[in-house]
Amino acid sequence: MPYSSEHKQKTREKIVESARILFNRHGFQDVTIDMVMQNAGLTRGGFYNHFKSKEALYGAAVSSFLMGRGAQWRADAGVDPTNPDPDMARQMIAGYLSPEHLGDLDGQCPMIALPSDIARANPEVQASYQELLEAMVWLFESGLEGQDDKARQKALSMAALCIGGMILARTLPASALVQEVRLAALRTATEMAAR
Amino acid sequence: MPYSSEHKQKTREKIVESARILFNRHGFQDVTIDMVMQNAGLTRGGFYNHFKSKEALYGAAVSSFLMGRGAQWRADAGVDPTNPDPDMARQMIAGYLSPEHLGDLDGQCPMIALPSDIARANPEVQASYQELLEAMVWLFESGLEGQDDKARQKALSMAALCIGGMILARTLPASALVQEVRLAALRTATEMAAR
DNA sequence: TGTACATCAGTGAACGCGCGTTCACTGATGTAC
DNA sequence: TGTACATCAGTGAACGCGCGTTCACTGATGTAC
Repeated sequence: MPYSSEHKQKTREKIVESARILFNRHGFQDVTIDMVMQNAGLTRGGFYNHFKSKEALYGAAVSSFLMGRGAQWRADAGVDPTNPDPDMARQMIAGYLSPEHLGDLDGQCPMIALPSDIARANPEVQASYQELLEAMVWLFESGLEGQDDKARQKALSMAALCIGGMILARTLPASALVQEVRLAALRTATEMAAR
Repeated sequence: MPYSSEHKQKTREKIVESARILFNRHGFQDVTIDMVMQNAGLTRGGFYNHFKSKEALYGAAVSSFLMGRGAQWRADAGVDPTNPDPDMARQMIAGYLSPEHLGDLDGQCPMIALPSDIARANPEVQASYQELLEAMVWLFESGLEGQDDKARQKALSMAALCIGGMILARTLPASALVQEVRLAALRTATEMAAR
């Protein structure tokens, strides 16, 4: 068989990476197959050697974030389950709600960039989204000691606060309110991680 | 001039109402002019007697929610500014994070239904979004007594928590986690309103 | 009051562009001998 | 080792559908006389 066995795999990864960035910036629908392939240094027709349809790309793109930063979250959460480390959660919050993350249209978390796109996508895409959320919640929960029910409620609320705050900041028109929302969420979430 | 002067206005409102519901359910892009007009009991061609383009509908649809429930929030927030009423905020939170609101695909708040759509829309649409958010924040802030900076941070965080929690619940695939997230946000937000 | 007229909201056929998808072809690369 | 061959990843032109938008027309209704 011509082309080494990993050659196709590599190309596929280039396509997914290209798609992830473009989707983050423009949403699923405004990105054309042509844009994805061109951005990956390929041409339109080859796309269907790798994917059955455009929709099949959505899940792959969300998963690709999951394999990167999402995997890191899970790793951090599992560091030492018997010894909760609130600092881990605090660092993660600081990064997630940082001005850098807010400005990083290409690399941002898809839960911020694509909420309604994913809500309307097929269940496989939503399953990737759920895994990503769970990774975040695990990290938060692992940083909180004790009384299970309360800790779980708190961890889920912290996730909603971080993601919600960033979505608001991203959606508002440019004005002082953008940073005000981001900062309020950052402070409140940090307080919740400490207590 | 034929047709009473309010006749056109009424028709326009029918179109906007039809659009608001369809947008909430399907997002901006998946809704066609034909769907909007048919749902309003009209035919395709007439649309351009009322709007310059499809995009011009987006802002009108978001504003129409603002005129309804958003106006109610603002009215509630202004009831008696010298006498903060945490109960008002608590009721609003209970309604916003209720299972009914979560299931109300047609009537739900556009901040939940359309976050990424609005983030990619033109600044007028985003301005309507900002007004809506401010109405909610005012209501929360008016229910909290005192120390301005902290109250403001708390009100903004409560809004991020409510909206974020509902977006997560809406985006997750069907599973127990949906209600778990909603309930966690509901409890935490209620606690924040009380203290 | 009744009739002719003017206006313009609403109709529905048609246009044309964009984009997802298909397809016949090319050419790079691994394998057989 | 070198050459012919087979495979299949990648190319780019073409197809066709859907949808935003346009346009010539219709007909309901207010106004003028």
